[in-house]
Amino acid sequence: MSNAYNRPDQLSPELRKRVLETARRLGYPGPDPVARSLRTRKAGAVGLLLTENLSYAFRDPGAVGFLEGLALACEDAGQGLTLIPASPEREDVASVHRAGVDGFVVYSVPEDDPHLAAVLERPVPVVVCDQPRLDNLDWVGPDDRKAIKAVADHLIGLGHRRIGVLCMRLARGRNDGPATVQRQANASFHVQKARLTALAEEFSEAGVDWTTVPVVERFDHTLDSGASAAAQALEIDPEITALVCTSDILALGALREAGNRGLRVPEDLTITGFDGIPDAERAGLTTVRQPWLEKGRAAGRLLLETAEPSRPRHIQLETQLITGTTSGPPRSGEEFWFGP
Amino acid sequence: MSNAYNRPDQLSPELRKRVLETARRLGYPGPDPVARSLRTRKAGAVGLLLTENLSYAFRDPGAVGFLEGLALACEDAGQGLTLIPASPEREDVASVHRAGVDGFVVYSVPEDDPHLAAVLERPVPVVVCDQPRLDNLDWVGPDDRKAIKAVADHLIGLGHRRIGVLCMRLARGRNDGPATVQRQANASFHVQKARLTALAEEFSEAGVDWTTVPVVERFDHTLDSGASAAAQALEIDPEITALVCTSDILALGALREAGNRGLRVPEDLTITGFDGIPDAERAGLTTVRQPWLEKGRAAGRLLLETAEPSRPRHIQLETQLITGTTSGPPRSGEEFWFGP
DNA sequence: CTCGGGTTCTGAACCGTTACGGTTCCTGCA
DNA sequence: TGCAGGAACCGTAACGGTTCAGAACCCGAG
Repeated sequence: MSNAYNRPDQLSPELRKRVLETARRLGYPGPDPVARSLRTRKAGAVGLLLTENLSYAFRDPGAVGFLEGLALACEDAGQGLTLIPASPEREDVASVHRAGVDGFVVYSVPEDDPHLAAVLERPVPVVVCDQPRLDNLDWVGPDDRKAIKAVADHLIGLGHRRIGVLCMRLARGRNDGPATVQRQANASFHVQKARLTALAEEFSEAGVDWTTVPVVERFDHTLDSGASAAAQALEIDPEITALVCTSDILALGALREAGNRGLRVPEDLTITGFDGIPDAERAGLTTVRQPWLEKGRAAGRLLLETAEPSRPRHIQLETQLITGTTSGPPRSGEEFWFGP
Repeated sequence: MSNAYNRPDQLSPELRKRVLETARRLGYPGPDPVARSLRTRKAGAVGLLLTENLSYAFRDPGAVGFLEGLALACEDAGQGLTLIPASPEREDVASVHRAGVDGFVVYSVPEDDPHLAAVLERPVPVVVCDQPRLDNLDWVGPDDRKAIKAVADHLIGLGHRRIGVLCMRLARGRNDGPATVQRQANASFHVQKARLTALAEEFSEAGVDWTTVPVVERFDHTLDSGASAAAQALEIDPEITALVCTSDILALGALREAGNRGLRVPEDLTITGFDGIPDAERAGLTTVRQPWLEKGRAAGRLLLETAEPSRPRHIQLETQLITGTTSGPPRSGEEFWFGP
């Protein structure tokens, strides 16, 4: 029976035809995929666990690029891609347990998320992405520290010493406002944390007291959030000459807010982003481009290529500082304080 | 055993603790999801079959919105969402057979796609979306004919009688160029076909000989495609006063091309789109807005709500003509021919 | 002491497939 | 005619969980 469907070479065409014929007559719908999976121990699909908020994954252009890359890798291998329902409110870890998949890609999930713990309990390979490396797990990501340091060096080189920072959510709890140094240090979203600490290091080295730098956090990742965060940062310290944003979306929002306030960019205010999404490049934003599609593709390939579980593999992606038209030297009034 | 994990109330806490303890000691990773699925006849996931080209689904803002809505519906129901790998080149119908899912959402798949046939063979519920209604299948979609007729009426009302049309691929084979009336009639992508035939009807009624209307087809769905298609249409008939595009992406490309040629929109050339993607609204494009997210959500809900298989359900979505700044009366030279 | 009723626990059947080994049958060759 | 060898076919045992029937046990009432 099984052979008739799956191994036509194992039996005569005549018998095969007869089997299929009667099968159809009996209303047999073909081999059951689940039973097959049980027997062969292959589900034929990869699970994707992603950030708490599912909508984020589809609204953020970077995340969509990642998803596309991952989907392409799966398609190439003839594997399905299953989005695991992991809503943040009801901590429905069961969904992870129920998922019939051969492995997981975990994308930008906070370290303390119970779903992540549930994934790690499953006896299947796991690749983490845009997260801290975990013991014995394959990893894909950019060098966030190095990338944001390129931005910092660029700004420091231009002469900026008084800056503000706009960042995305740092922990699962909502906090729309300034983030204390304490909160920065305890951030559970690794990417944001890495970018902030690297910024702090670099500007501290350049003589800036990081505790005086306003770091404004936003829970939602939208243009509006960026705009209001920019307003808040400028309110806290109107002397700011540069706004460093940890994402392009926030930066584009900040750009809009600057426009509304009649601030010229970059003459009055320098604004930088991070991610390299199409809209940012179109707006001429100074930002860091990262290969989103490649990131997804790499994660998928890593998971699908059979690995020796002994040595976890790390794929570090190249990033590139794009110097746009939104960064320039600080306005002259400020420059005076640091100039000759 | 099963009870220990799934029905804590069915056995004493003491025994339960003991069972879990020894299970852990033996390295038992918890109930196997596939075996559970086999027994319970529930996979806990929904399959999504979409247009040949997977990248399209992630690059088209409308499709991403649809995907988001569908994913949200699945998440609400605690169901996974599995993207079926259906690459167009290798006709890998096996992927449909192998997918462990409780049902399928089929989105904008050409009628003659073998994957669609394979889905219909599976004994699970199916919802089709942005496709022709199929016998006994739930259906979700806008009223494409009515929606595009609103555009046509708008243009006819403004006085346009000499138009060009830009459309997406009509069939699986590549054809970058004018589409004959024959090809329009045989189109296997339902949405495109519906829009074209409705346009033809409406303009014919207004006295336009449809066979003289240049309809330019593009295989890829990008701004560049839109631009080059616009160029081609204007070359075929330079007297055109309006370009009707069956998608916003094409329209935005046409807008760019018009700019490059020094044509003022709408004074020299009217351009309309279809879909209502954010970029289009930002550009002030005259277009038809359709509720992408709701479409996905409706499809998901339809599939997940248990239906009586006797009566297929149809959900028709509302669309809305958005009159932007890219449509106006035809340029006066032309108007002369139809004016008083 | 026995019986009935309720709770806790055990064991076996079943879900539908694939892998594998065994059996039959046929062909070719000595 | 006998036999080896291979192709074609068939039967059966897992795979790992859920479910359900019934065994075992406990307790209080008659």
